[in-house]
Amino acid sequence: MSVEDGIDFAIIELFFFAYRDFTSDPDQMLADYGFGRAHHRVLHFVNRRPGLTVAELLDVLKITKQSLARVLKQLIDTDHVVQLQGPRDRRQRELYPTAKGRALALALARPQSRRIRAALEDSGATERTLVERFLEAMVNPELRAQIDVGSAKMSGKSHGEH
Amino acid sequence: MSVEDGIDFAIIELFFFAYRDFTSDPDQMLADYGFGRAHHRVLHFVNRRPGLTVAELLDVLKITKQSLARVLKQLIDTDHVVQLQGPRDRRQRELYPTAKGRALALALARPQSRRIRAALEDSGATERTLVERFLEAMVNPELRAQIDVGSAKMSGKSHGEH
DNA sequence: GAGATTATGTCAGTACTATTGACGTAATTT
DNA sequence: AAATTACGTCAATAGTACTGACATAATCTC
Repeated sequence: MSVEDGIDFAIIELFFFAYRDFTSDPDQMLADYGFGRAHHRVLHFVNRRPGLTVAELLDVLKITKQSLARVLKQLIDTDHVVQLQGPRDRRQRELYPTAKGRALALALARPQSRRIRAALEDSGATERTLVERFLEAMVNPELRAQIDVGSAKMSGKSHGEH
Repeated sequence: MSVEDGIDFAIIELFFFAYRDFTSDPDQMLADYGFGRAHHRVLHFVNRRPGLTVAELLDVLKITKQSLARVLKQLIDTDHVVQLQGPRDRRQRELYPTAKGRALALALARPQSRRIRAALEDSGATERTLVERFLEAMVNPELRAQIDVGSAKMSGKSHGEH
């Protein structure tokens, strides 16, 4: 059962290898832009949830605002992300990807998506759902609400260029 | 199908959340020792493959020897790992966990294993195998040989105290 | 309206993990 | 004897993260 001392070393190790390789393709591409994995994460979530505020982004990423600052500033300076004053609350900054930002987010996601497709290649919808359910169950329960499982909720925002 | 632009954003995002939370429990415990995630990885593989050489460890972790040096030195200084001169080739250093090292490796793996068990709780052997196969398929093909899938191969080495 | 709170930004210092490049030593191979 | 290998170490740098402190503008509360 690949278990010693009652510990599931097999999946623990597989998870490490799988995640490392999963992030390796975008990591290499990011180097060309002078970006790192942190930029990828920010860009990913801004692209996925256009119009989210800085506070919301911090809550999703679970990092401090000081950590976000550098990365977000670089993404703004390089015209990948724009900030708009919040319509309801003018203290807030809503974050949107630019066309350039969306293109990069897509380019970074492409090899990851390809890898997933290859890993599921002989699998049907059942297997796919099972993997999704497993991954979701690995997330801390109190955070599962943050996850978009189905098609992305575009939050009814404009989604256009800014 | 939770796919936009042909990109599997759902699993990409789930994988990020899942891995982050998966590593969070040992990360917290490691802080008590003044250790980081790098120490966990080294200790894990030394524990899993007792007697592996420094070069083999570098090859598994895919880091440079300079990166390994600090971490390994600390694990040796704190009596979690010992080095033995290679029996065949005296230039080599075989790495073994001490009892203390094995205890820590086990303690760090416990919450991770618990999380996996919980995630698979209503699943049978089929689902487990499927998740294992998915994770393995996510790993770069040329590296799959390094992975111990079944019960750990203890490499025929003593496995005792050193 | 005054004061408290909130959202965001920024400065300073520190820690951890990783890198490249260079050099040294002992052991093995050719 | 010379080249190569396994390992260790020194130095400099980068990327991501942290805590703590302070500033500003906007909103909320009394």
